[in-house]
Amino acid sequence: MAESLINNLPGTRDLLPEELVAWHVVEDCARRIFRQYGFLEIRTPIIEPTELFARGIGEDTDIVGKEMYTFLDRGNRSVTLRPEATASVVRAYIQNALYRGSGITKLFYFGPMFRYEKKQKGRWRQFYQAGVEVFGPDHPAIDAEVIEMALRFTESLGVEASLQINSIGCRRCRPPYLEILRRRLQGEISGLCEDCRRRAHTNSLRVFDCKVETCQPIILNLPSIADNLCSECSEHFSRVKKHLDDAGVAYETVPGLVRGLDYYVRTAFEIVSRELGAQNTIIGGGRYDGLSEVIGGPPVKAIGFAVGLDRLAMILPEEKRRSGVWRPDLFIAYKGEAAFRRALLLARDIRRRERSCMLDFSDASLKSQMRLANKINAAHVLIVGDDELSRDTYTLKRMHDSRQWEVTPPELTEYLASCADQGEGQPRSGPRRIE
RNA sequence: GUGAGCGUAGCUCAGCGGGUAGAGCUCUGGAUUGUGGCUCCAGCGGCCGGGGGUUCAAAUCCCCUCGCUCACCCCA
Repeated sequence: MAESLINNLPGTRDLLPEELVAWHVVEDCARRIFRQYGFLEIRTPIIEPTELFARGIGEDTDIVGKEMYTFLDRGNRSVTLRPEATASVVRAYIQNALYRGSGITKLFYFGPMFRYEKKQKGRWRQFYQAGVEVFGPDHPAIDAEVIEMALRFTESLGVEASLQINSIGCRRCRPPYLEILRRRLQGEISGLCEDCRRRAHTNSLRVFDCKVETCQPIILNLPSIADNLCSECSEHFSRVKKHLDDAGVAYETVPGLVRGLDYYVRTAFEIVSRELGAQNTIIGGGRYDGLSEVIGGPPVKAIGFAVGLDRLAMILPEEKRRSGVWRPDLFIAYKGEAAFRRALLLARDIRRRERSCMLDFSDASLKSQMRLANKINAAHVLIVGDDELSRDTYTLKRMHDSRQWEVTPPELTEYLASCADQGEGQPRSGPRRIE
């Protein structure tokens, strides 16, 4: 079906109503928890000058080197679809002088990001992230708070995930460490696999990620960055861990955890799931104290993380997903022209009373209207026909137990008011899996 | 960018030692003149991804192409 205009671009996709149920559960949960910690929403453009990302994320990163959607606009400016949001949020923070005021600014965002990569499980060219950024403090406790919040988020979604943390030092202590590491790898080069030999030069820290058996003994003996931090970074890292311990947060210290963006310093962390494929990172984040200055702003301490919404929606447990399924309170089935007109008036009235209702417009038989009501999982069906019209009543049927009875208009109003919030999270009475 | 696998009905797939397409689900209607889910019956629905070649004959064999998927790299 490689035809014409009826095809989306590779790596993009339509999110259909059924799939979006899981997304809404995830998004609602994120907003709820972010607010508990005092985060406020910010929305920035999804398109920015290329230079913002190139400088902010780092010219040598994969993202900037080969994954950006970059093009010239009609004004001959080089612009880029954002590959991530942190650089934009920092830009907005500086541009709008949000640093004036209290010493701490907490922001969160939601939105699409774009990276020109080959599609894979859990990876798209247009994908969605939520994220948070804290500007101001660099106290270890705020690092721990942010990490703890991320974990609480995945936990309350019922998603199984584990936390990995590391400190990758600062501009002062990282370069000397990398030098030491490179030299050691050079000495062991003959024992390394082909990939690792390449990594030894290009991205030494990645050697830690190698899964090749023969590399393991060498990797285990490599100096870790955590043991080569400057005293300030070392102190910071151990205090972050102490705060995590105090909070009862379980974590694994992973020496090879480095993150792919240049701006990270000190605390780096990831939350990973076993339920995904090769792309198993659900949340990634860390501290980025120098980013503001890199893009021309004042010195700003900052830490944050990004959540992969696509991946979370993908592994959301079924019971959580089910809790977000919507159903109309009422379906109005009618027979005859007079009843149809009555149904329209009634629908208007019901909606004004904050109840949801639907009806059929195809002049279908009562039977097929009932089928439709069942298919859309309506909680009740209201039947309006000649009998009812002549008596000025309706027949109200409760779908889950098939009980039905006659009601007067005021009784209907009262009944609907009494079953408040029945619209969501109720067990389905309709077509169910039978197991 | 590299490698592997796969493209047949709206969906999931069978058919692939050539002989002018099949199942399940979905959908529509009926069995039940005004009543859903279950069951039964019937029906709708396919240039078998596209192009070329071999052959009397190709969904089936060969070549090219496009698309999808997974993996490497890297990341959410």
